[in-house]
Amino acid sequence: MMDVAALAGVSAQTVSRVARGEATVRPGTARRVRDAMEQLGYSPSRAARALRYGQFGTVGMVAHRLARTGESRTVEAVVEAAQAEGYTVTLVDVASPEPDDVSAAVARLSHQDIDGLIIVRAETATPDTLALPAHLPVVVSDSRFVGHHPAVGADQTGGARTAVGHLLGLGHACVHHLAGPEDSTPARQREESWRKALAEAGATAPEVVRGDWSAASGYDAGRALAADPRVTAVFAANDEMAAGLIRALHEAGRAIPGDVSVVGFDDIDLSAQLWPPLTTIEQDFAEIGRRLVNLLLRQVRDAEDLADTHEVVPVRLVERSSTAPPRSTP
Amino acid sequence: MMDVAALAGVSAQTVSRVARGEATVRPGTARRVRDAMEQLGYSPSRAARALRYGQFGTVGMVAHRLARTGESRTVEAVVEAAQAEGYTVTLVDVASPEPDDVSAAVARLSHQDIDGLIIVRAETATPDTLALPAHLPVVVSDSRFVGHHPAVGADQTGGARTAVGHLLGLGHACVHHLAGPEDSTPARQREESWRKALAEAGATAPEVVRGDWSAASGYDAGRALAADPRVTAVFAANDEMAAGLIRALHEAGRAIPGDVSVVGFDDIDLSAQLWPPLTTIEQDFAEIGRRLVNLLLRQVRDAEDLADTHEVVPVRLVERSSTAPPRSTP
DNA sequence: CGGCGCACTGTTAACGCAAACATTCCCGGG
DNA sequence: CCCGGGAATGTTTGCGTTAACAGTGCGCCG
Repeated sequence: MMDVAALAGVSAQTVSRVARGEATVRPGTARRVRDAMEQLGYSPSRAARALRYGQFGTVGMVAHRLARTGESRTVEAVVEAAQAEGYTVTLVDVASPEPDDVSAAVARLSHQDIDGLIIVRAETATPDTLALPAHLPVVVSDSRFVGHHPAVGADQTGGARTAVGHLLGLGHACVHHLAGPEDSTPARQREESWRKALAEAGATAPEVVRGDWSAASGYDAGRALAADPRVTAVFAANDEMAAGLIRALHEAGRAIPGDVSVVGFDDIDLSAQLWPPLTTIEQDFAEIGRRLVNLLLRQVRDAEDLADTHEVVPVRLVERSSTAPPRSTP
Repeated sequence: MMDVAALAGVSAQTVSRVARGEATVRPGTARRVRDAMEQLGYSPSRAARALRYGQFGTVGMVAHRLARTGESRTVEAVVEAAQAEGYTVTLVDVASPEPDDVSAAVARLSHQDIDGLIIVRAETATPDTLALPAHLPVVVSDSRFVGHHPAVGADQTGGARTAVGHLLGLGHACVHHLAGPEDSTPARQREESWRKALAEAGATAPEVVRGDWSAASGYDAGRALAADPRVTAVFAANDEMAAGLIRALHEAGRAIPGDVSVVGFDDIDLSAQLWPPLTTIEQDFAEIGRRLVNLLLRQVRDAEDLADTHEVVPVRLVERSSTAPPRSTP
C-alpha cells in the first residue's frame, strides 16, 4: 500500500480511499492511484481489513459426506446464495458423524475467520457436546441442533406422509420402508412419519430394513425386500437407496411397478432416468440454501435474535412410473 | 487477549505463548492462563495472526456446478486433503462457464485471504482472460489452464481409449459417442481420444451426439441413438448421460447389452445400481484431490516452482453388465 | 557470600488497513 | 482584498497478534 502511495505520489490513506471507492477523491488522483495499483499488482489485504473491521465476509459450513447428493446440492445452493450477498463460504467436512469429529470440525471452523456458521446434518452431536463460541451466529439444517438454533429444513414429515399416502391411495394395503441410518435426523423423521401415516391408515408397520443412504446399501437391504412376496410397495428414504432397491427387484424378477411400487426421496438428477423413472419426493435444496444464508446473515448483520425460528420448506410429490396400483389379488 | 492476561495476572505476551503452546511457560502460569481463556471464551483472532504471519491457512477453490458428481467428489477430496494438512477450503462456484464469470470468481477469491488457488474446470476461460495476482500459487484440474499451471487430472485420453477398446474387443464394428459439452476440456479430450481410437482400429467415427453432462441431456440425446438400428455400442462421456441413454434404450425396446452395449465414465455411486449395472471407467477423485492439495501446498510452503508439472492419475475399466458382444449378424 | 547464568516473564514494535481528526488549498461572497 | 467554508488530502492511532529484545529473580558454583 505504501509503495502504491509512493508511486502515485499520494498518501496511504488516499490509496485506501480509492480501493474502497470512496467518492471524495479527485478523478485525476484516483486514476493515478489505480494505475499504480495495477502496475504493482496490489490488492488490499483482507486480513488487515478483517482485523480493522471485525468482520470477515466469510461464513463457515460444516457438512458430513460432502459428495452425497443432498449435501452437495445444499452446499451449492449455500455457496451461491452467500456469493450473491458478497460472502464466501469456508467448508469443513466431518470425517465421521461421531460427536468428537463434529466438535473438532466446529472448533476448527469457529476459530477461523468466519462471521457465522452453517451446520448441516451434524448427525450424532448434540448441542451440549459442542463448545460453540459465544456470540457466533449459527444456523442449522437437518441436525439435532434444530430447536437450539434457528433452523431451515425440508418438510421431512410431510414428505414421508405424502409418499406413504400416495402408495396407500393406489390401493396398497401395506407400505414397507427402506430406512436411512439411525444416527441421521432426517432418516429418523422420515421413518417416524412413515410409521405414523401407516398407523393412521390402520395398517401395522412392518419391520424396517435399513441402509446408510448409499445406493449400494439400498441394494443390499433391497434384496430382503425383493425376496419377500408380500412386499408390494416400498418407501425408500432416499433416491439412491431406491435405485439399489430397484436393481434388487429387477434381479429378483419382480416387475416395477407391476409387482412392487417404489417411492424415493430427494428427486436427484438421476431419478427421472432410472428404469423405470422413479416416483419421488422432491426437496428444494436451492431454497433451503438460500434461507440458511438469509437467516444467518440477518443475525450477522442486524444482530437479530432468531433462536426460535424454524422454517420448513415444503416438498412435492413427483409422480413418474415406479408406482401403480397393486396387482389385484385373486 | 488483554482481558485474559489481566485475569490471569500475566502479560499479553504470555497469553500468546500459552495459546501457541510454547514450552517456556511455567506449568502453573500456563494453567492460570488457560483457565482465564476458558472463562472468557477467548480464542486467538486468525485475522490478526494472518496479518502477522502473512499466511492464512486457507486455500481457495473455483469450481463450476458444484453439485455435479465429478465436482462434488473432487471438492470432498480436496477438503479432506486440505484439512489433513491443517488448511481450510474456501469455495466459489462459477455461475456460468463464461470467461467473465470465471474471472469474477477468481478475482473474488484471489482477493480473499487465501494462500493458494485450485481451479477445477474453468471451462471456457483461458489464462489470458484471467488477471491472476502475481505470485499466487495456482494448481488446476481439467481446465484450459493445463500447461500454464501445475496440473492434476485423470487420464481422460487413456480412459476413452480403454472404453472404446473394450467395446471393439467385444466385436463391435463401430462405437458411437455420447459426448459432453463442447466448452468442457475433459469432454473434448474424451471425444478426441474416442475418435483416435476408432481411427486406429480402422473404423470411421460416426457423428457424435452431444449432451451437457446431465442425465436428462443423456436421455434426450440418447433417443436419437436408440432409434438408429445400426448403433450397437455407445461410449458415453459420463455416467449420468449413460443413465439417460439407458432409459432411452429401454423405452425404445432395445435390450442392453443384447442389442446395444453402453460404457460410461466416472463410476459414480449409482452406476453399479443402474439396470443393467453400468460398465464404466472409474476415476479416482480422491487421489486427484489429494494431489491437487499436495502440489499446491508444495508451492505455498516451499515456494517450489512446479509450473511444468502435469500429473496424470490413471483410470480403470470397471466391467459390469452393460456390455457384451454384438448379436451375431446373420 | 558474591556473582553468573538460566528460566521465566514483560516491553516494544510492526504487520496493513481505515476511522477520526488535522491540514491544505481554492473558491466565492462581503 | 480578506475571510469563511467546503473539498481534497494527509497524519495519527489502534485493530490483535507475535518476534525480538529487555528485564527479573533464583539457584548454584567458586
